[in-house]
Amino acid sequence: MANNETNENPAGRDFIRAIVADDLAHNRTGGRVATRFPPEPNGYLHIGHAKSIALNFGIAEEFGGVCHLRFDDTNPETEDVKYVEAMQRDLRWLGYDWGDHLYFASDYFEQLYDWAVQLIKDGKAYVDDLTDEEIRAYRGTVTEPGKPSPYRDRSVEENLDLFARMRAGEFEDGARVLRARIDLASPNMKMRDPVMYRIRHAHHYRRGDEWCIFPLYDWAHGQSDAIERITHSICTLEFENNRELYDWFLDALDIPEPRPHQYEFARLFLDYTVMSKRKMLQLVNEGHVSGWDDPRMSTVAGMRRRGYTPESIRNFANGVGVARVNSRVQFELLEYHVRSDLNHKAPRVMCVLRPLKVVIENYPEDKVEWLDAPYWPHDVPKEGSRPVPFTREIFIERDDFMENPPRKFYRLSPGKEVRLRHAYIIRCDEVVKDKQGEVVELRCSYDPETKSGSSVQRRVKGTIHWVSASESLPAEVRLYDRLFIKPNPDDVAEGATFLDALNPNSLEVLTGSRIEPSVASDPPASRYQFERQGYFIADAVDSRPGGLVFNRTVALRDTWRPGKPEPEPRPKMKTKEQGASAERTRGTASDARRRVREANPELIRRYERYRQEFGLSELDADLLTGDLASGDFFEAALATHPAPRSIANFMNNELLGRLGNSGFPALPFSPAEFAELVALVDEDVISTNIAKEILDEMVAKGGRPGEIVEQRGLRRIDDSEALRPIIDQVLADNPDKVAAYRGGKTGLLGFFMGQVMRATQGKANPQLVQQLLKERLA
RNA sequence: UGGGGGAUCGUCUAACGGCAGGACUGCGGCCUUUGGAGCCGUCAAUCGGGGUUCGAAUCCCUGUCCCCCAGCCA
Repeated sequence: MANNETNENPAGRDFIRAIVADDLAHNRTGGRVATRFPPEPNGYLHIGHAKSIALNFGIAEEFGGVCHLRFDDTNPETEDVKYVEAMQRDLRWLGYDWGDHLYFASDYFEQLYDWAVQLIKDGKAYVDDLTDEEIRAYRGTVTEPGKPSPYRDRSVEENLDLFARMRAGEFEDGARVLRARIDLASPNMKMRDPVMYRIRHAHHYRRGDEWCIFPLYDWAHGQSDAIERITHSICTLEFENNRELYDWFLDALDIPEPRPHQYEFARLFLDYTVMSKRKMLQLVNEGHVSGWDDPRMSTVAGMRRRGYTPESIRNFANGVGVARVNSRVQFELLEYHVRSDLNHKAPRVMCVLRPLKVVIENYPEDKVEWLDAPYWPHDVPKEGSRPVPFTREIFIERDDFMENPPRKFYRLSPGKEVRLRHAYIIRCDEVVKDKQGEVVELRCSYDPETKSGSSVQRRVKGTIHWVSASESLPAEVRLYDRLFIKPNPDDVAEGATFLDALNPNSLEVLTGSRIEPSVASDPPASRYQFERQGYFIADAVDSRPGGLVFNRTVALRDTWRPGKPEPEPRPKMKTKEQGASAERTRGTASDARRRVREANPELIRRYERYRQEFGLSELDADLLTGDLASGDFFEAALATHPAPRSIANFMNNELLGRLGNSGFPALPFSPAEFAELVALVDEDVISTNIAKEILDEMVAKGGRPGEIVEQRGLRRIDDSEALRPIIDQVLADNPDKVAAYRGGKTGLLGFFMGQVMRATQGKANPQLVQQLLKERLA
């Protein structure tokens, strides 16, 4: 289900799709869905982008909408057309199509400028002469409000004049900026008069020298969305604070609904990789990797060169899940998707990475036997085979021979037999060593009766791959491992950087490998499985006929672990035990209530009275006396239904959570009506669950509980005779569950309860139902 | 310390207030001319403490921890 591009119900996949489906159902977007993928062309696309791409393009496709590709190119100093081209190439390779919807924020500069002028005229933007340091200082800190710039109250005329001259190029870089006039004291730093335009006398890769003022992200992005009539502007969590500003600009420009709305999700982090373009650029520039397309890079270009397929990346991106929790995905999940896609795409061939010579002494000297070897294993439903030459001298993998093998070593060792894949069973008769005592050659004999596919049923436990010594081709093989040694490369000691976490062994180059000759004339970038080794791809840049070079895409899963019986204990690193340590005084809600109460004798009086006279718990009394409004509502309700503990209970546990920002006074019903609802529960007229349902309705549109009960027939069902047939029906419908319950799975009682309650629309007396259920199930 | 978010198996992610499920990983078995694949099985979680409710991962209170915001980057 997770890795499934052909979804069943998109709305159920994640919270963003649920929002889109809901917006469509309520016609909030005029029936349209338009998303966008908005990269800044200052680097290469990476696996993190892939998640966003899959989300935005996926939503568009699933809901019959469109997804725009928009280059967010508002910063001339870092952007380049080469990145624009690379990004489009990578996007297409991944299999995404934006049709005609290719856009550039830099195409909107005129409109953005006109809108800025409009804001100035409305008194909502001004030119500021402060330096960047001064602006920073004036902005305040997260705990202290900022203060207005001395230029904040310039006249509209002066602002207009200055802004026009900014555009005309009269001022130096950084001399002036245009800022939105919002609120220097806002608790949201993003709202403290954000900068909209800066002066940069820089060459823009698309607009040339036409502009010397450039809009900043917050000013450009939402407005670009509005211009393109984007319905759902999906970005990552770190832009949460920007949403208020996003909406402020749209409001200030009077852009009516349906208009774009921003939603945030958690960006992807992958173990053993870095995900920032800045850090990737550093890896490239400082030569830690060979380029943006180094197969160790988690760029799309790197993964392509590594041999990953577009499908595997898409499946992974769709499989990681979209939520609002910061998370870090394990590398194994990516590798799983790569292997599972390649399994049925990569033909099997044999390549010996680290050769060891084997002479088959009872095989004729000059004979070359061409064996027919299927490209696909029995469980991949594909046809095709190639001829593989068998000769007296062959190479096998050094790892496949051990002079003193441990138990369960199903390969070759002195006196032991092994099957050569697609060929014969051989026995190791003699081990030849050099002066240093290193094994340099094996003398073996083969059993001519055991040719692969023949009817002879002699079986040996192990099968190894091999190539002919004389007929095989030399090859260079590059083995890649993770680029970093730490799951989170940024998690390094004080003073260290992610570069200190670089894996010195992330690349191993094997120059003496030998591969079977069938691959000689395959097209560039062909993928294979080298049997028993892994998936490989002919390197698109360096491999050529006569000079074959292969990159290891991913190794095969290997469950054989010699001499390692104990799996590593799993790290248990939850901070279960949180010290009940320091009693810091923080601005918590309970403190706030206490402070308010202590400053108001009336509230103290109430608190005491609620405790003494009404017998309320400390908690209930506290909650009702943190302000005047709560107690007022409480006491007014008491006048109708003098049951303080019930009222307090329902107020604190049910009403509180349903209260909007404006509190009790804004409720569309009176304390008396609320009291009436509580009384209905106390008098056993309705069940508590029904009361909550009614409360939902009252909060939404007011109404008298008594009338709602009668109109909708919500009285509690206390009649056993009425309940019994319903219970019996539920039990009859679920014989397996009944058996399981009787077998000891008593947790199922909740299931039966739920079924019965649903069948009665929540009206049944739950205690009664439970009692009857237990009787029936006994 | 202000504001905005968040916390479910080792990891990622589900669950109208009603059986805590799935995937990856691990472990075990079956199968196998790849120690691959496949199949079967299995270990494994609701951050802590109170409360409401017949019933709480979910609602209320409270504590703890984590992330984001003080670029003229995006």
